[in-house]
Amino acid sequence: MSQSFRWPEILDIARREGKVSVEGLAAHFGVTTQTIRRDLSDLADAGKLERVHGGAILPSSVSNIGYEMRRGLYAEEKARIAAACAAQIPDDISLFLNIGTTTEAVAQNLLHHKNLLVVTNNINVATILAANPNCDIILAGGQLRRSDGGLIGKLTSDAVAQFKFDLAVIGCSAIDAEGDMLDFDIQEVGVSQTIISQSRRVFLVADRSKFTRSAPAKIATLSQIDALFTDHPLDAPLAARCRDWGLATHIIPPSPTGA
Amino acid sequence: MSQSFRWPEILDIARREGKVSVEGLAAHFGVTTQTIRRDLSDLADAGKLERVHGGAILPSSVSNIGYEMRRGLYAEEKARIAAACAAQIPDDISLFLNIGTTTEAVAQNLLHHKNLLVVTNNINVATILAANPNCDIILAGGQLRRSDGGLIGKLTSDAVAQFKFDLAVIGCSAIDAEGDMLDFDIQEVGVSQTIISQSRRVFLVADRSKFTRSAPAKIATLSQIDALFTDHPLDAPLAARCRDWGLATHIIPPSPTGA
DNA sequence: ATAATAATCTTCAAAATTATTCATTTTTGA
DNA sequence: TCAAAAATGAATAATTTTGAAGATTATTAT
Repeated sequence: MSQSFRWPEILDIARREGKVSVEGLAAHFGVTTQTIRRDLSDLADAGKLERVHGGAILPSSVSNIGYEMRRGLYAEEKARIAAACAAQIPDDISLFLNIGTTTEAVAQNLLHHKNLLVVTNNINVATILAANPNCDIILAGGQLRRSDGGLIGKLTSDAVAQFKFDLAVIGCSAIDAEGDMLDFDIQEVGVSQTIISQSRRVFLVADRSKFTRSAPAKIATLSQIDALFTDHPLDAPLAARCRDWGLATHIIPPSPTGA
Repeated sequence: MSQSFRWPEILDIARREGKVSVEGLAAHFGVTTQTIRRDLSDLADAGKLERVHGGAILPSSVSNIGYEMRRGLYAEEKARIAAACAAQIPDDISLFLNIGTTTEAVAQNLLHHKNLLVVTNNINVATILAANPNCDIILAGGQLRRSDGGLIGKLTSDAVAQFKFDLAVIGCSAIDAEGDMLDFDIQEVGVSQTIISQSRRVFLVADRSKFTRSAPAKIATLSQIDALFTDHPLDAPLAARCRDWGLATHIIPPSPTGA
């Protein structure tokens, strides 16, 4: 069982980036793709990585498998929604991003924005945006929710209450037919309500699945929101309500050739 | 077994770079590759290194401590200090861990503790301890410092001030001959002082390099600390002061074969 | 669906690294 | 000083790693 020089560094990169590509590693180490492929199969045999076409990813660990799976659901829709939402976010503002896989995708699309003051209660958003040197990042404190890296509770609400945001981008667990935004966790609801009250404008990002689910706790109604970004047209009654409320609804359909 | 004068330097380079090459070491010491190969075989037999084609890397046990941490010097010393410190931390307490690679190593050693309430201003500590299902994690909010994932500023101090800790484990950038703990960032100093004032007991973890460096801002004196964990005996005058202060100093020397 | 493209697997020769052996030099202890 | 022991360097053979070419498989586009 022989190891290679490259193994530790490959694992380093994989843990940092979440994934590695055969081409990228070959360029990085100055060897051919064959050699990298051999390394990756060895590491995969050793259980350190999981092989995929074109590279490798971190093996799915038991602790965060639920979240990673959820992150994969409607991944393409989320990416489109996030890109459209980020395009509406100007430079030079104070911005809040809350918990949710879609808001994380928005953060990913803000890496080239300039002079942002970003406040978040999502530990993943903070680590994603750390790669953007042109923004200040403030993490609202609070109790860590392992399942998704969210920070919740009174400490979080108190921290959020100390700010006033030009814009907040929020997600929610469900939206019902009356146009109420719902969530599972009562503590997260409190934080979301504080966010809305402290923000001059609020964007809601929600993929289509949110409209067919339900959750017990009410955050707010869509009338309190300025713009909605989703991937599927709303039912006629709800769409009418939104028009009455003056809500700007951005429908970003999935890829035209989609199944 | 007789050890060559090259061994310590080879290990030093290995810890700094994460790896050593036969060719590089041969050029560095002005000996043939054969001689270096013999050195590396001996070091591998002693378990200090792991042999690979063309050189050697740190053994996986050390490199597994934490991928980012390995970049720093004295990784092995930090791991030992952290293990000794964690052994003194009981279950069922409220605990603060602040910024620093050594405190991150302590977090790594707390993964099997039970029923802890851990508060931290270190984003890495939070993600490390998220793997321990038997503890609550609270992240103190604040401005994110990209260089090390630390959270600092007024928001952090305010959050810390809302707690009372059974124990705090802290690090610092430097300790001078008078026994003053020093740091580079004035904002971090404010947080550290709040931590000390809110804690019933305080442990300081500091590898030997901290005693030969300096920094501009004073956090506190060692007299305010309950226990010090380090890897090298203190100079006689400082050791005497610590005795007078009743400070418990735990010296954890590196492995016998290393020094 | 099918074709086109990209990635992977297989095999083999070339290159690099290593182990082994032995002669030479250096160190050590009487 | 000498002789024994250890370390080093050099030469060879054995092993491992690497890159390249072609066949195979997976992915993407039409």
